[in-house]
Amino acid sequence: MTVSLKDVAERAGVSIKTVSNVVNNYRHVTPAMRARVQLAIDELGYRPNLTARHLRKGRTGIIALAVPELGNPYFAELAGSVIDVAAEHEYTVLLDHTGGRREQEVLVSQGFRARVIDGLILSPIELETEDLLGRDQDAPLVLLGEREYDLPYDHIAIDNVAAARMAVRHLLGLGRSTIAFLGARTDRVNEPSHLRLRGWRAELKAAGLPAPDSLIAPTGGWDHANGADAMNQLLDSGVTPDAVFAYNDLIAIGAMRVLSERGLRVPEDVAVVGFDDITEGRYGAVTLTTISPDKQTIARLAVRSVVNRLLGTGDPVGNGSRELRADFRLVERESTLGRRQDGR
Amino acid sequence: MTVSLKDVAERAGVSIKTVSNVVNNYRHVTPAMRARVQLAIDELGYRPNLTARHLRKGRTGIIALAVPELGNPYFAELAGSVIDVAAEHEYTVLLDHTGGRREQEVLVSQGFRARVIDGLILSPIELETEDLLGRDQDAPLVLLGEREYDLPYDHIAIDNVAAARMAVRHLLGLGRSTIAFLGARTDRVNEPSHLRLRGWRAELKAAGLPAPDSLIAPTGGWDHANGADAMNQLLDSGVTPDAVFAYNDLIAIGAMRVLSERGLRVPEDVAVVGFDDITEGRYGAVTLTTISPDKQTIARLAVRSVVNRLLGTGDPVGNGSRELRADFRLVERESTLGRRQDGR
DNA sequence: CCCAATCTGTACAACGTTATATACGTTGCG
DNA sequence: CGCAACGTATATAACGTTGTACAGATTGGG
Repeated sequence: MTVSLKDVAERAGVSIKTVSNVVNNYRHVTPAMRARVQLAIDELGYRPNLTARHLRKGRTGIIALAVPELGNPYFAELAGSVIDVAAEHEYTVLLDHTGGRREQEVLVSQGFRARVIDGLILSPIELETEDLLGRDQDAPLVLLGEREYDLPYDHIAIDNVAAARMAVRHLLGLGRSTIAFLGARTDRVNEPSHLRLRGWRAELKAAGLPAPDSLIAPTGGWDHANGADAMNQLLDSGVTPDAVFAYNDLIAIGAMRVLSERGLRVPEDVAVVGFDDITEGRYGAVTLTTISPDKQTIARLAVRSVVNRLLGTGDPVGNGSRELRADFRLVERESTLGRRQDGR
Repeated sequence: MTVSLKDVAERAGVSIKTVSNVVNNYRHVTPAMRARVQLAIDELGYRPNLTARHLRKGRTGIIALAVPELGNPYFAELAGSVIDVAAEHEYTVLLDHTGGRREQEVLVSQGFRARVIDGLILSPIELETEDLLGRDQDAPLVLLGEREYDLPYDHIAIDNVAAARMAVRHLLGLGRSTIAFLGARTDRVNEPSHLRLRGWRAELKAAGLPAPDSLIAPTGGWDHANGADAMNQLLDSGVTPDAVFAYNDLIAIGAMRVLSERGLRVPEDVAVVGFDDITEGRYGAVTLTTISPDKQTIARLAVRSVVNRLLGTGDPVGNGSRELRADFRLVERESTLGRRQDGR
């Protein structure tokens, strides 16, 4: 059924290696020979067996991308970009999701979920430094996202503190002074590196405003429902902020829904800023002001980092870690500016 | 660096095959021998080379899932389910997206984008029957979604006509009579099998109502922006429906945004029904009534179909195609019922 | 106590590919 | 013209694993 180099070689009356040379565009093949072999290849419909090739070459041409949750459009959109960029480098992407659970993240980092990969791009949530210390995989690893590790792996992210500060500054500039933070993590013992929260604190402090814990609403997760819950809890606690900065867009949108249900207008009563710039935020009844990370660049840097380490190029240090920064910008929409009068 | 069966065998002082037997839980191995080999395995940290195993066994343990666009939450959520179900069967999922472009879909179906796979689950948009006739791949293929093909491949979908009829019936039951359809395809020469449009026509006819083309708004794609464009065009053409049935939720949400911009209230002036039941629809200012396909079942049926064909079981016919149906239901929310008074 | 049946472990070949070493022409140059 | 240098194709050996065939050890039944 499946046709191999051997079959093509027999048909063309040449050796196996010659066919291999033609397939791989090896330099020293006469045009006549190339044509003859190519004919046999076409006639038989030969297609190389990548498994065998990869066994021989020691590479599979597959890199894995592990994100917390595909249901979050930010990660789905990012995954799409990674797939496209990887394709440019002739790599295929194997996509996995961890649910943001530490156990799954460890399994993925150790290569247990997908063991046929050349490299790995991981966006961790709960993973700890110690989980990676014992990593014995030779496949290069690149880390994505907000968490900080002191480890010899490349890390790609935007400047989360600066981005958060920009978001809060925007709200301050609109005259808001009671700015809540939605989406702190509470399920961890040791305070995680929570850069966006840090940025919120720093900017409030710089403005001479208090940043009391009563303005911080923790969430158990990072989707609409968590944002709605957090908003309800905050309002139920008696606090009525005049602005909300959310950990991500889903939380922000969930919060906006609750605000609407409870008769509060956005942005007149409460202005809202999110984080991620997912498409969804551009089409609500009130479009969402948000921090827009450059996903294209993140995807590009991540894939390049893995590919370069695989090729052994572009990395003079050889083993050191690098902090690679992608750009971001603040996209101002109706949830802080209000709807324009022309309605369009 | 990487440790193979040979290394373990040398360390344990046994043959390679014996180590292989231990790794594979072969029956006839004495406990003593098993322990001895296992010790060597643990000491060296041996992990099987899956590439070699797959070459030998002729399978890779990877199935591909190709969807039009990961940015569409419906496909992202579906992909998440497929990954989980595949993991239960010890398969890993390689995710690809086609952009809904015929060319890409053909490449994927021929296995050119990812050539290391045992099977393929494809959700086509533009793919034609003839594109699959010449398929010479031995990897089993399963088709997902609305399109209909007369080909020896399993096809998994909900009953799109019945679902569309249920959606339209719901609107009729609310007293609406001018029901537009948003999201017809226009970019194809021969009228595609457009089951949801067919259901819309059928239900209107059954109610004795006209279904003029003026109520059908074509779109170039299937996301928010296309929905917004279509809604604008429809309204600009002078038609003001009292209800809209959209091809999917993204189109519906894009349309709702435009309705709001143009001062039309949902559902008082225009009721809206979508299709897919993506999470986004549950958290807008007006939550979206929609057809909810059973994604879990779709994922389960798709993976099972591929796996069964790979195992050569559960398929008495051997080569025949089957139509596998998943359930759906209508989820009634504010875009048709209005917001409840209590606000929660 | 012997022979057959079973259990346990091994040697070897194969999966399809590419790398290495080599053979055989052909050319170029002094 | 002779020899080096090069261009072209081939044979052989791997990559790491599992299946097949078999040899030696152990067991059981008569």
